[in-house]
Parts: sequence; structure tokens; C-alpha cells
Amino acid sequence: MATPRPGNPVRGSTTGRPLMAALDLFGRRWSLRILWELRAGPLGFRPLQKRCDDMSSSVMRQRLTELLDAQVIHQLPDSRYELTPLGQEARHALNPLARWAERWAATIDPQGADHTDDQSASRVSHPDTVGDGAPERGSAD
Amino acid sequence: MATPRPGNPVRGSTTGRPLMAALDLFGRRWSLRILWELRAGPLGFRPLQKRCDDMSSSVMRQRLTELLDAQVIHQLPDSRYELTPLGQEARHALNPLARWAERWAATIDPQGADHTDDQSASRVSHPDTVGDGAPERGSAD
DNA sequence: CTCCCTCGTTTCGATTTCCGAAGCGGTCAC
DNA sequence: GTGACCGCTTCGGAAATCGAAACGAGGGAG
Repeated sequence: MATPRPGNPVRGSTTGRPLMAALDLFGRRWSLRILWELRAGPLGFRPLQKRCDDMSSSVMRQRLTELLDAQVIHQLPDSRYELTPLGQEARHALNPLARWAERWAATIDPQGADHTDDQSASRVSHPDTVGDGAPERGSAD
Repeated sequence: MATPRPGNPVRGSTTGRPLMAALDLFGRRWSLRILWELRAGPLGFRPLQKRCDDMSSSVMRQRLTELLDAQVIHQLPDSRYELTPLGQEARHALNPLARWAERWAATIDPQGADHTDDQSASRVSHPDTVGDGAPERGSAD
């Protein structure tokens, strides 16, 4: 399937508006997750796959190709995958969504839910919630 | 398919971390688009469908059910769909992504810009990308 | 050297999701 | 009545995704 690019018609939108292209690209299964899991640094194929809850390798290859094509990630000489600067920006654009998810959890689930099989919702220690890999940013959040 | 909720295991993640639930919910086709198209105010089923580039009604019903279930939208007495406060927040959390999409377009387009089977690609000012809808009434954006 | 493990990647059949068109019952205008 | 919307459902076919197996390449251990 064609990699969505701004300026082209995409799935579900005949006009190539950038946002629609982005919504197509990131609306595909696992793309956002891959972006998210690469936040802490480059990862190889199989390690990345494991982090993504062992997603199927065929789909993973497909997503990686699309993200490479969209210049959101690139491949290092040692063949690991890394976010491009553009990719890092996209990843940062995800922060508000992550924060919203926390509020969401708190709102629809005020007491009942014990998502206690992991350390969600109220902890800052896990490098996994909203924490950027890099503390030194002044960028656009 | 079960509507993703924070605190439950979701597709592709056995832990129910809120972000993963959100990524599952919004990673499904059209969900983000629906959120986006409801930004300007409540819409009925068919009008909304038309705005979403005539997506198939079956999938639309499915997405609506999930979003209702997740309390991101609700249904008015006249049966139109509207963002809940929570939904509006989610919709706002999308703004950075919309802005990123613009930068993305600007970055990767200069080179590959011959996708000329539509009218796009070189105008930089789309009136409809980040602009919150409904300028005609002073809503709270 | 062989044995074993990991790596990136491809292939293929089975399952799930999505599409798209048709149809249902309802309301309102003509 | 007819016709045009409406919210919503059904169903067959197309497409995306899954999951497991396999490939060659590389590396370390014995």
C-alpha cells in the first residue's frame, strides 16, 4: 500500500491535506506505537518488535518501510532504526495525547480500575509515560 | 471488538496502560478523523459520514459505538453526535499533530513534489488544517 | 571447524477488519 | 401518494493484519 505523503490523496481523503495524510500514516496499526517505542533511542528490528508486544514481523516490516519512506525514521549503518529529527517532532506531538490518556483513565475510571499489573497512571518513575528520552528540550509542547 | 479502555489489556499490549488503550482506540481507522470532524459542533450520522469522505456506514457505526463507550462523544436528544468535554480535550491534543503535519509537508514535499494527480502540493496555507472550526460563534477554542 | 544463538527480512495461509452497496423503518415536504 | 432525507443494519467480497516458519548472515563457544 502506498505510503501516505502530504500532497497526495490518501485513504479516505481525496484531497492531500497534510493532516489527512498524517492521519492515514499514523492511523495504521502499530505506527504510533513504533514511534513511541523509538523515543529512547535506536533499536534493531527484533528488539523493536519485542517492545511492540511481539507484533507480527510482516506488518512491522511494512510499517518500517512506510515510516522510512515518510522520512520519520531512518536506518543507521548498523541497521538499527532511529527517529529522524522530523520523527522526534512527531513523537513530541504525541505528548498531549499521552497526557490526555492519563486524564481519560482518571475520568472514566475514577476508582474501580486496578490497572495494577503495571505501574500506570500515577507514577513518574517508569521512563515510559510521558517522559522524553531527552530532558533538555525547549521545544514545542 | 472490545472498546479499548484504560486499565484493560488492549490489542497489542497486555498491560492496560492508558496511552496504549488510547493508541488502540485512536489507531482504528477513522476514529481520529471522526474526532476531527466533530470539532465544529454536533453532527448527525449521515452528515458526519459525508464529512468523513463517505466512509462506510458499518465501520462508522462501529467507531461511534466505541467512542460513545469511551465517553469521548455522546448523543444528543435529537440523535446527533457531539464531543464530550473529554472528547474536546482529546481533539485539542491533536493540534500538535496537525501542526507537525504542516511541517512534515513542508519538509518532504520540496523534493518529491510531482505527485500531481491532484491539486495540492504547493500551497502552503490551507485554510482548513489547524484552524478550529466554527469561527462564527465564539466557542471556547 | 561445527553448534547455537541472534539478527534482519521474506513468504504464506488463516483470521480480522474494512469496504460498499443495498435495504429497513421512520419523518417530513410536496 | 412520491420522493428525499434520516439513523442504522446486513452481508459478500476486498484488504489489512496476524502468526509462524524459514532464509542467509554474523558471532561466540567449544
